[in-house]
Amino acid sequence: MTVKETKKGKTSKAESSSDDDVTLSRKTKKETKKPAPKKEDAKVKKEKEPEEDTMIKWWEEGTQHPGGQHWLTLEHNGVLFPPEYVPHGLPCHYKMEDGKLKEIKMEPDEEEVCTMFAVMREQTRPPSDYYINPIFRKNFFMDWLQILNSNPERNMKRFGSKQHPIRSLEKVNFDRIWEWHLEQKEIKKALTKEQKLQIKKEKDEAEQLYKYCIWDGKKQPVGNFRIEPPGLFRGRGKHPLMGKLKRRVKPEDITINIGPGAKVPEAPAGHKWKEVRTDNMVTWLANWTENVNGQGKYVMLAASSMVKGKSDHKKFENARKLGQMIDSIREKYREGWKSPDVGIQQRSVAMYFIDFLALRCGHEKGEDEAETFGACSLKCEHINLEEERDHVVFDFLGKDSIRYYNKVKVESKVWELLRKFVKGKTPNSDLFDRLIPTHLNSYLKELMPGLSAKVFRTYNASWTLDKEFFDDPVSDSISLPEKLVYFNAANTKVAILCNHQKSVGKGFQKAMTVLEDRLKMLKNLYSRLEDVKELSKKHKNNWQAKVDEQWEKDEHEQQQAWLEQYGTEEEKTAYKEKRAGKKPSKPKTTTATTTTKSSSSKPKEPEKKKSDPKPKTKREKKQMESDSDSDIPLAKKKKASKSAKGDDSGSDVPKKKSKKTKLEKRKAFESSEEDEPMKKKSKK
DNA sequence: GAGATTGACTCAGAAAAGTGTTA
DNA sequence: TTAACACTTTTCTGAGTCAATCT
Repeated sequence: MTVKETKKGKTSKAESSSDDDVTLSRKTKKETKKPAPKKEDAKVKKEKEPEEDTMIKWWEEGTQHPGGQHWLTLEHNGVLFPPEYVPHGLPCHYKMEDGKLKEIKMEPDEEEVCTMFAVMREQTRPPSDYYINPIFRKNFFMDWLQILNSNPERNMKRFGSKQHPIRSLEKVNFDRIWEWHLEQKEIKKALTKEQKLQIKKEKDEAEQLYKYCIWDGKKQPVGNFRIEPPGLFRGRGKHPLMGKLKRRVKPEDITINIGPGAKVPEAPAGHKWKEVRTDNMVTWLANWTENVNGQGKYVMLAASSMVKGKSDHKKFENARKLGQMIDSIREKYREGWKSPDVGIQQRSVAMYFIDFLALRCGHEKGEDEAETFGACSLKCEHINLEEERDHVVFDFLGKDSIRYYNKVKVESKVWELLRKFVKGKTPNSDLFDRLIPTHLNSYLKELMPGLSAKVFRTYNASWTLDKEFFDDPVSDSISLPEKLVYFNAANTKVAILCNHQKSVGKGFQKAMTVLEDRLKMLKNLYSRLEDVKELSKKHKNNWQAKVDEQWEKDEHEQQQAWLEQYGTEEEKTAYKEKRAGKKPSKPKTTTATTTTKSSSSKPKEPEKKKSDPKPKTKREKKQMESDSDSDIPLAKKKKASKSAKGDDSGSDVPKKKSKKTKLEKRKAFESSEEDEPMKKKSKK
């Protein structure tokens, strides 16, 4: 089998993102969109401008520069810096030895870093549960503390001691800053449409200068021309450096790469670039070294640019070439299993994994990186041969600390070799102790020029998608949504092969609860309607009265049960009073919708009497109905945090409220979601 | 029935984390 | 063999959009 033939010629955006099936699906969605509405038109128009410039048929041109040079002329306007920090001037509070809360005013440098952390309070769920993550907290605090103690004289003046009074993160209360953050969000949210448009317009205008460059005389879109703003490093998985301060990048950190004779972009007033160079052997326009991992960051062209298109094109051509040779390559690694050389055996089994399971190559990782693995770096503990013969269970963390768990049937010889490789080794030993990625890639180059481990992934992802389309061709007669379903199904196969996963969103659990509740409620309603049906059959003459009576009885029983378990005294009284003068409600199917909306299968709360203080807004009303730390709207959270202010523990870590709130009642009713680890779901 | 509100969904861009080559 | 460098791959995040629902 070969990589899809249609890939010849213009590489579509979808294809150009390698084995990235996500991009592939996005492309389809775009293509299958209905005739664009007004706003879409504007969007299309907006995008058209650069597209015209990039619609050069570079794949038909032989514009390859000699000696691996990427360009001959290059002009650009440099990079866009994030705005300077604007201090809010709010203090934090610190629980002193005597238990009293001391207000700590901060200098802008201290406040900026403090605020980075303080505003993360709501991010207490996977995958962004940084705020409560001990590693994150420790790293943040170490870096913050360094700033707090960076100026002993300043501290002496302010606190009468060279050392800053803040010594422990657990004793710091960030409530004021958190409230300010919520207010800012509300203010932003409350902006009118016009104001929002104006802000966007101004932003676009400021960016215009940096969006394009002139590459060999052609206008090309630049990708990440914005310099990454300072923040706390959000390492994934168990990254040991998560929470560390990512410093503000200054012009003095940046190297500009520009064509000979081109106008060098001016550094911001009062600053200068680290270096200005002309290097056409690389494609980046600017670079700097990020302080947390010490890695280089590059400003490069956008994915839609000519140079990236060419690169993608080359990649898929490579995969296609592999498709033509795959049989002989597979034969070679199978022969390798029989080699007397353990090194060759290991290499051949690793190749089998890379090909058969689409595993990544797996380079060695440093101590300051999250422990993740790939084919070459697998440890003995990552495979389990205890299962039935020829079956292997893989269980390890791959790129981005995404778990790879797979029980597969492998070829007998592979199973035997694996048993041999693990024999006498500790669980933490390298499975392939005689193999390093460089050697593997060198060998692959011998088999086919341009072949490396990752080409297998591109090839197999393409092949899988191709096979899906080939085995079950899409019918012309099906509708557009059906075509989308068809495509997504094929795409899912690729996602599974490549172990592409996405953590569930914040609202997933809540949405599921709502759906489950709705289902429960509908089932309950259905069963009651069945009863009514029976009743009406039984009492043919006075069925209406009987049905009313039965319905009222059911409603009352359910209401009573709910009040008994969760209701307050006021609610019980209100219900009693209401019932005293109430007529039986009729069984109406619309009741279902109303109850559903309140996202509960439980009986409705007693209706508010006319004299009851009515919530003015929907938000207020909702707040009365439910009050969840995780899903409450911001305004409610603000109130929640205000109430938490009285907590003299000093710590700002969200805690369960002492008073039993409706949320807790509801949580008691539903299953708790906080303690349950968030499951990952397949991307599609 | 109109306007407001809400929440789900989509998408693009940001940025982290890989791979592979070279000195 | 290793580290640096350059580039790709992949996930996360926030803004915008739209439809359902509420007032």
